[in-house]
Amino acid sequence: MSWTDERIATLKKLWEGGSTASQIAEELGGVSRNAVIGKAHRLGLKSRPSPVKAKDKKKAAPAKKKVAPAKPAIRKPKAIMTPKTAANSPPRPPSNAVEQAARAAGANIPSQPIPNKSTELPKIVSVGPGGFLRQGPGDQQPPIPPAPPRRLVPAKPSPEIADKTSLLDLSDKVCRWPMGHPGEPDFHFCGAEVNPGFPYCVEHCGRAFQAQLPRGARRPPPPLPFGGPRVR
DNA sequence: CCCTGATTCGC
DNA sequence: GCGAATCAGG
Repeated sequence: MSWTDERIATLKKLWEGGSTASQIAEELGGVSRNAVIGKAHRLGLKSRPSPVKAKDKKKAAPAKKKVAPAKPAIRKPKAIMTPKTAANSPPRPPSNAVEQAARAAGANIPSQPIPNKSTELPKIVSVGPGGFLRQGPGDQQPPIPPAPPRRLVPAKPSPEIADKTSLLDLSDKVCRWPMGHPGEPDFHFCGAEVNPGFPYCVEHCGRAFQAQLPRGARRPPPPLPFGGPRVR
């Protein structure tokens, strides 16, 4: 995966928007958290509230010692998404989903309140739909946010799953073959009538259960479930 | 343990 | 330039 202008732009936006490197990596896809951080630093944008950075009293002599890794060959593939894990743990729990959405919409929300000498200025109480900022009842005077250009495109909860088979629609009678990528708005299941005795319909049974052919007589492997590796 | 970002350094 | 390995704090 290479760093196209688009991906770099996304990286910048999310990084400056306060998303964590992990979230950015997940959003971009095909890159690791380390890759995101490395790229961010190379781009010059760095320094965000870091756990390991808050040591600054006078001096710090971080004697870095690095020995050549004798065996750089071992690279852990890192866990891949299975239907089960995907279904049970959505990529991004909605702990601060609203704020996330607001950031995605281009709202400028400082990660930390800007220190103010005298009394507090408008306190942001919450983030409304579209990314506008709600304020307290007493201090909604200055129209702080100058209405940033926004487009709520990726609004995750989409009305996409209208007549699609969702996780909750699964039963012993419908095909459980996953369609699309877990976690994405249009992710659903095949839903066709199952091949009796199997969890999939006839067509997907043909994909799931391949007869073992003699060596040399094998056909190229069929597309994987989930539409194959994620490409963005 | 998990998470985070920072840094190093082989490729 | 890239990113895995590693470090180090929360």
